[in-house]
Amino acid sequence: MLPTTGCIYNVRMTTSKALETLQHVPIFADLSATELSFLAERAVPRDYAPGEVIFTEGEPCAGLLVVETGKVRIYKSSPNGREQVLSLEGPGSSIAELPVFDGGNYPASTAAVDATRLYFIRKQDFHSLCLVHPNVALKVLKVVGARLRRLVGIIEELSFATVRSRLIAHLLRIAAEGKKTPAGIEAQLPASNQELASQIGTVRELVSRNLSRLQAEGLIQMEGKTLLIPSPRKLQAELEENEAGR
Amino acid sequence: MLPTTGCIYNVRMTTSKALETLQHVPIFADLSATELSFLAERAVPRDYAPGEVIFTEGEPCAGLLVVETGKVRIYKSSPNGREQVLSLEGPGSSIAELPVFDGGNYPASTAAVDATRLYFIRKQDFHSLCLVHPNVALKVLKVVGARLRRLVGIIEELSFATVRSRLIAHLLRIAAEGKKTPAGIEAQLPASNQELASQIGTVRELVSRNLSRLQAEGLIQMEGKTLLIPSPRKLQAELEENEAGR
DNA sequence: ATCGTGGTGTGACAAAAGTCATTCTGCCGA
DNA sequence: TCGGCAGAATGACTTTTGTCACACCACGAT
Repeated sequence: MLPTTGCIYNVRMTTSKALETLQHVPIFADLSATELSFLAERAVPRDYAPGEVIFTEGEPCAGLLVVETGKVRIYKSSPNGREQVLSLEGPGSSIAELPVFDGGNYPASTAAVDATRLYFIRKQDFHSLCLVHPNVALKVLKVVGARLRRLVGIIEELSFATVRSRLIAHLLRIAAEGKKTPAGIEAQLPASNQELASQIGTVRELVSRNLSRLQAEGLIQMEGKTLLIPSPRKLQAELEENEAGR
Repeated sequence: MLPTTGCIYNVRMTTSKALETLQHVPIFADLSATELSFLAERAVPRDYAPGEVIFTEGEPCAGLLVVETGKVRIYKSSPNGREQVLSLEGPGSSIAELPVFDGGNYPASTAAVDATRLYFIRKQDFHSLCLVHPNVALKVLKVVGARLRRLVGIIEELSFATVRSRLIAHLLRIAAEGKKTPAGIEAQLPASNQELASQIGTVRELVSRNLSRLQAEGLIQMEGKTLLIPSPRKLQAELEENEAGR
């Protein structure tokens, strides 16, 4: 049985950590300390194991989620078992602002990639916050805007670019977050080719083949899941060669 | 030379028509008459010929657009000349709310389909409106939400469905706006197969072939640009058969 | 050491998408 | 009525994508 004092202590801890996290969420950027604590007190932490599904496309939406630690992927899945990742969200990201606002169901599913801790904020708490603090709505609009741009980007790639191009483009995006070494840019690939495939909207085998080919062409090097791009410029050039083209 | 009185008369006419149009725009739904006239007085009408480009992807965004008459298409185009339509907007739709808000450039291009009249509202006028009237931001959020859902839908189709499925799905969507006749549902196809192709993200030829095939299978009938679907249920069934599948 | 398991690499194939060239058709203007 | 022309249809072909089957690790548990 839990000692009462311990329990209270836990709640306080949770709240202060929540505060810490919420502070760094873009949509809460310019809330006062008081307002933040209002939220933090109401934020319910939830933990997920790697791979665990957080919510599924089509479910009604109960509230806003904020990532504290870990990483989640938002994706669509086809009846045939294929998946298309729409976005990956790390610590400090808010999720599902949209259905919270328009009242509709989740347009896609979300699952934890790593072990993940989220905060859950009930729809109504968030709503009341927005009414008092109209700036929040504006921030949400910015975040949603960025999301919309990303989606348009995905559509563009899917409808104009080959798997090869999409893969290259994706590697370059990954590389943008890697670190420079004398030998080139070094970055980490996703845990499996399957995952990489669903991020660019294709199947495992094509990723495998195309990676081999890029390696054979000397455009990339791989050691396990570590990617080395000796010359990002060459890779980039490879992209423009096909002029995103189909 | 224009007589002064005529000029004033014109301005008044424009304003009152603008008022009429703005009233029916979702994001302005619950503005007071005063607020609407504030906007209407500042709304600049602009006319476009069929096919004329209204703005191009990547341009900085100057303001919000509202469709009064006609129809516009929002689309991405590839260097190879292919196009992917993201959405079609008719009278009463607002366009480019997003870049107005997040300050970024237009994520896609827009062109008039028919002869079109738009109202242009300067960014700053719209901004000041939003500050006074926070509800507008919430409405915008809903509109943007719907848009985001549509984009997710496009991504889903592009990455999971064949051209045939996409075409069928699109025909059914068109049919939803057609009218019932004893012989089935009757609706109007876009002006050219090329256009239809870019709406579902493929090329002219595939549209042509697939339409022929659907006709041969007795699932649709065509007379010029008029589409007749004898049994929407059969067509729908055809869709589910492949389970949106690849 | 051996087995199982999950992810990988690959060859052989099948299906779908896209390209090219050519022909057909309906329609407008001379 | 005759060209001429744009869009549409169509056959032949290529490329890309996806599927299936199977062999091959690497690694942890037994």
